[in-house]
Amino acid sequence: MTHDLFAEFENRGLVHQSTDPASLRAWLASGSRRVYAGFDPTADSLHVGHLVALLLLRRVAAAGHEPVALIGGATGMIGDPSGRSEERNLLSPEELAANVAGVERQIRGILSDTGQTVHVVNNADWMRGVGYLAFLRDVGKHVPLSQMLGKDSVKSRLERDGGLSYTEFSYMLLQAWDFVHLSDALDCRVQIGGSDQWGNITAGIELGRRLRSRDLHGITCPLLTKSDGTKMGKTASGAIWLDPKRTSPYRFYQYWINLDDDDAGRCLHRLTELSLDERQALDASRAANPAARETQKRLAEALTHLVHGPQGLSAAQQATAIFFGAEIGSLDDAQLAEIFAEVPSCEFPRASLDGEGLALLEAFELTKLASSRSQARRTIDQGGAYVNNRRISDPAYRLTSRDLAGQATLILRSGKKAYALARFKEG
RNA sequence: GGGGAGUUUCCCGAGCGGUCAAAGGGGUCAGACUGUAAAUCUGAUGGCUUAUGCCUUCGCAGGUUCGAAUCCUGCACUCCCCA
Repeated sequence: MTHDLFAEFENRGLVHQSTDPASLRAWLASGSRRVYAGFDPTADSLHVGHLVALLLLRRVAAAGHEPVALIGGATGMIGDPSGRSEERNLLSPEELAANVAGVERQIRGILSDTGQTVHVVNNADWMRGVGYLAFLRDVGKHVPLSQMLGKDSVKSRLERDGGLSYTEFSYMLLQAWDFVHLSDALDCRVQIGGSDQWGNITAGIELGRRLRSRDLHGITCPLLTKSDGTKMGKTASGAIWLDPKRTSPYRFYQYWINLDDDDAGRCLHRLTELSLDERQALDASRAANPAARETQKRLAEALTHLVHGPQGLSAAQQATAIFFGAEIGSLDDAQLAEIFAEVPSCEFPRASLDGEGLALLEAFELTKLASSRSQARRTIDQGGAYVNNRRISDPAYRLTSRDLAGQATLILRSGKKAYALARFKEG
C-alpha cells in the first residue's frame, strides 16, 4: 500500500462511523487488501448519490488496495429497507438484469484507470444456488433476532404505519452473508458505505465473527446532503444520473457549478481527488473571493471528467460557454444538436429562408418561445430576442440563410435562458 | 323555507352608463444589477397584417340606450344570516 487510507478518509471528512480504527489500520497497513462497497441496481444507471462510494473505491485503489464493487443482483430482488420510509416495489428479473449490466459498465468505467485490479462481483452469482432451508440453517441460525430488531433501519420502519415486510426485514441477512462470502472468496475484510449502511455492515461483521471467528471491519461515511436539507443530486427536474443519455454532460457539469458555496466546499473534499494543499487553497479562495467560484469550477471539471471523460467535459464546457452568451458560429449541425439536445426544436421547410425569408416574429411564435406574435414583438422590443446569441432588436427582422449557424440549423433565444432550435429541412 | 351578498382579464381585487382592454397587487415575461444565487430596480403583460386601427373579453341568455363590465329581465352557480 502506498499510504494510510484511513487517514486519507479522515482528512476528507469521510468517516462517519467505523469499527475499531486501530485494528482496521493495522489490517490495511499489513499489505495490499481488498475493500468493498455495494451498489444496488435499482436503475440501469447510477446517480450522483453513488459518487461518494465510487470515489471511496478509487481512493482504496490509490492507497494501494484493490477495490471490490459488489452489485446487488440478488439483494436487488429484495430491496434494502435502510434509509427508506416505505416498502420498495419489487423489480422484475429482466429489469434487474438490465440494471446490473448498466451499473457494472459504469463502475468499471470509473474505476478503469486506477492501476489496480478491480473486482466487480454480483451477489446473485453466489446467492442463486442457495436454498431457503440451507440459508436459514447456515446463516439465519447465527443471527439473533434481538440484534436484527435493534437496527435503526428496522426500528424506524416498525414505528411507522406501513411497517415493513418479512422480505425487507431479511435483507440484512443477505448483505451480512455477502460480506462473509467475500471474506472467504477474496479475503475482503473491509466494507465501506454510506452511513445508512452501518446496520447492514455490522450485521456482516457479527456474522463473520460467529461463523468464521474472523475480524471484519467497516467504515461508513456521512451521507452527502445539501445545506438546504435536500438530497444531493436531486433537482426539481429529477435526479442527476451518471448515464449521459439520462443526464447530459452539460447538465451534469451545471449541477456542480450551481452548488452553493458550503455544499461545493464539502463536495470538494469528499468527491475530488485533489491534494489537501489544493483543496485548502480553494477553501481560502472561496472565503476571500466567493464570486470567482473557483471551487465550483474545479469540482464540476473534476467530476465531469471522471464520469464523462475528456470529450464529455469539453462538450459540457463548450455548451456552457454558449448557454451563457457566447455568439454561435463555426459549429456544424451535429454539434449544435448535441449542445442543444435538451432544448425544444421545431422544423421549418428550407424554402422558408429563401427570398425575403421567415419573419422572426413568426419563428418565435412557432417555436413556442413566445405565446403570440404580440408577445414576440414585446420581447424583441425589450431587447430579449437573440438569433445565434446575437441580439436582434428589429421587430421586422426576417431570417434568411445567412442566419444559419450550422448547415440547416439556427438557434433562437428569448431572454437569458429560453432557447429553441430551428431546423430547416428540404422539402 | 325567509332575507342578504356575490360571479371582472392567469390569480386576488377595483370599477357601477361614455375618457375601460378595464386601477392596484400577485404571478409571468423581458431589461438592468449580480457570483449561471437571493434580493432589488425598470418596463411589459387579450389577440391581430403595429395601427393615434380592427377584433374578442367583465357568469349565461335576452333587453333598454347613439353607447353597457356598469341599467332592466330571466337563468346558472357561490357565499352569508334567520329558520
